[in-house]
Parts: sequence; C-alpha cells; structure tokens
Amino acid sequence: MNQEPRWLDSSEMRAWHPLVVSGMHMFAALDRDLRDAFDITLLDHGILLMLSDTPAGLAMGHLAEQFGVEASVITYRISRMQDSGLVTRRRRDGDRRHVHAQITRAGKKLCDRMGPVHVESVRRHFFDHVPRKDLPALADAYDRLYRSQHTPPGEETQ
Amino acid sequence: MNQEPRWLDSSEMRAWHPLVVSGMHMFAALDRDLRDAFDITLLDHGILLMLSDTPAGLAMGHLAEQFGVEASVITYRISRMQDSGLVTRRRRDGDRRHVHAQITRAGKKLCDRMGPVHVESVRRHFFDHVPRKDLPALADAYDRLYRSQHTPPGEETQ
DNA sequence: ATAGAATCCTTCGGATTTGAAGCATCCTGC
DNA sequence: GCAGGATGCTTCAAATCCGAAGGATTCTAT
Repeated sequence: MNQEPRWLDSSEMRAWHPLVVSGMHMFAALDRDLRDAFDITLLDHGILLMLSDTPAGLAMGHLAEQFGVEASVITYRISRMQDSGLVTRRRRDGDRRHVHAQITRAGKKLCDRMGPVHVESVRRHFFDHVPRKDLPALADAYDRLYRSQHTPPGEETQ
Repeated sequence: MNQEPRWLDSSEMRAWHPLVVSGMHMFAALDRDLRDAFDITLLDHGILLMLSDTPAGLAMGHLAEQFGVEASVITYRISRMQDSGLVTRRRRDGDRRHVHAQITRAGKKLCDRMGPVHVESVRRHFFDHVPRKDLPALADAYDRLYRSQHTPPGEETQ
C-alpha cells in the first residue's frame, strides 16, 4: 500500500492538460448553445437522444449510469421534462422497482429540431479544429473508454 | 443562409457518441474522487493547478475563459477558496478593474497533497483504458482544440 | 414462509451554476 | 477635459446538482 504514485510521463502529460481543460471548455460551449437555442441542457439533450433510440424506454438508473450523474439528478430531470411533455414515466411488468422513462412524440419532435443546430455546434466546438487523420485514434480510444465505463466488472469479453 | 446542416459522416459519428457520453462520465468520476478525498471540486482543482503555475496570480476573467464558465462562477469559487485560505484576491497596479487570484502557501500545500490521488484517479478513469498508440493523436487533436479555444479570433499564426 | 439485506427510485436540504443587472474603472472621440 | 461606451468584476434570484435519508420492491438464506 501507499506506493509511489504512477505519475504521468511526458507523453501522457502532453495529452492530459489540453484534454481536461478544453474538454471542460467544449462541454460548456455545447451546453450554452443548446440553452440559447432551445432552453435545454446538454444532459437533457443526451437523455432525449438516448431515449429516441430506445422507444421502449430506459430505466432511470440506466440513464444515471450512462452519464455518470446521481440517480436523483435523473429523477429531477425526467420530472422537468415530463412537465414539458417531452417524456413519460412508465412501470413495465416485471421488477416493479424500475421506472422507465419513455420519449413522447413531442420529445422526438424536439430532437429533430435540435439535430441540425446541435451538429453545427459540435462542428464549431470540436470537429472543425480536429484533423481528420486523428479521428480513427479518437474513436478507438473513446470506444474503449466507453466500454470500460459501461461494462460491469468481471464481464469483459474482449 | 439556412443550408442543409453539415451532418456527421460515419467516421465522425463513430468518434462522437462515445466521446460525449464517456467524456461526461469521466469528468463526473474525476469530480467525485476529488470530492470524496478532499471535498473539492474538479473546477476548483483546475483553478488551483493553474494558479500554482502562475505565482503572480491570474485575472478572474482569464480563469473564466480558460474553463468556459461564467465570470460569476469564478467570483463565487474564488470567494469560497478564499474563505478556506487557499487563495487571495489582489489588485495589481495598472488596470484597476482587474482582480487577480493568487494561490497561498496552504493552497500549494493542498495541491501537493491532491497530486498523487488525482493522478491515480486520472489513470483509473482514463489512461488505463486508452492504448498508448492513440496518445499522439489525442495530444495533437486536443492541442489544436485548446489553441482554437484560447486564441483570440484573427490572431491565428501559422 | 419470512426476516434481513440489497436494489431502485424519490425526497429533501445544502452547495453550485447560470444569466441578468449593477457598479467601478478604463478607453474613445470630440 | 468629458460624455458615452466598453470592459472587468460582483451581486442576486432562479435553476440545477449532489449526497444522505427514506420508501417500496425484490432477493437470499434459513
């Protein structure tokens, strides 16, 4: 225990500082653009997008785990979006502890309206500044990161 | 005006979805680890780190721009960290509108204590899951992104 | 069967973030 | 000089997020 920490080497350091700073910057910018145009949060946008891919609905806990926020945040966000008519709550048969959030027709409609604006935002704050040649490595790296986050430990197939 | 939006092609799409979702997830995890261990926010940690590299202090607005948050957030955070004795406010000679935040000895000390814990967190939530071969591309991409964010428009050299 | 633990969601108080409004200081053109 | 605008920071109300506590449902071991 209490070993010498595994400090970053120069190669990692060179990647890390810009990644964390410009990452925070980028997420803030995407959030601001969505707020300005649609009065909606980047988190809400992500939730809606995920729900629009899953018409059967998703459990609250699953959404919380996806984005790494507390369960109470999802409860709150789904309630607000329910007030706006974008999603509904539903208890499916089976485990009655689960509550599934489901997108409504209005929610889908909003998603469609947000698409073009958001994709422009994504370009302006990310892709326009990143050379194409780096994309495969980015996709590879984040794909692995994604799987590591969303794979229950001890279930890595690979 | 009002052209067809520049949708993401398949290569971009494959990079984007994991990037945004696991990015949010990762930042949340880093934040949680720092809160658990030091009762401090990822943003505060970033501010302290940046101030520890600049003993002369930095203007509030400069910090806000770095992380892409509202100026009022910096005012609030610096006030709280001032209450904890981690930073001080100082008006330098010259433009008396500027207020410079400056790290204290206690702030530096906390930075030193956080270092080993945070670097482990960074490894666990990022580098441990990203192959080394992708690092150069990541560094390149985020370096360009960083410069695009922190370069006043019309001042791009090269 | 049933008690106790585990899981899933919600509620609630406190802390943080946002965005608009306000104050002080600096710059510009006259 | 000096009025008007621009810039930098702060203040304030409202929205959001966190984390602990609570309620309901399911699982596990006897």
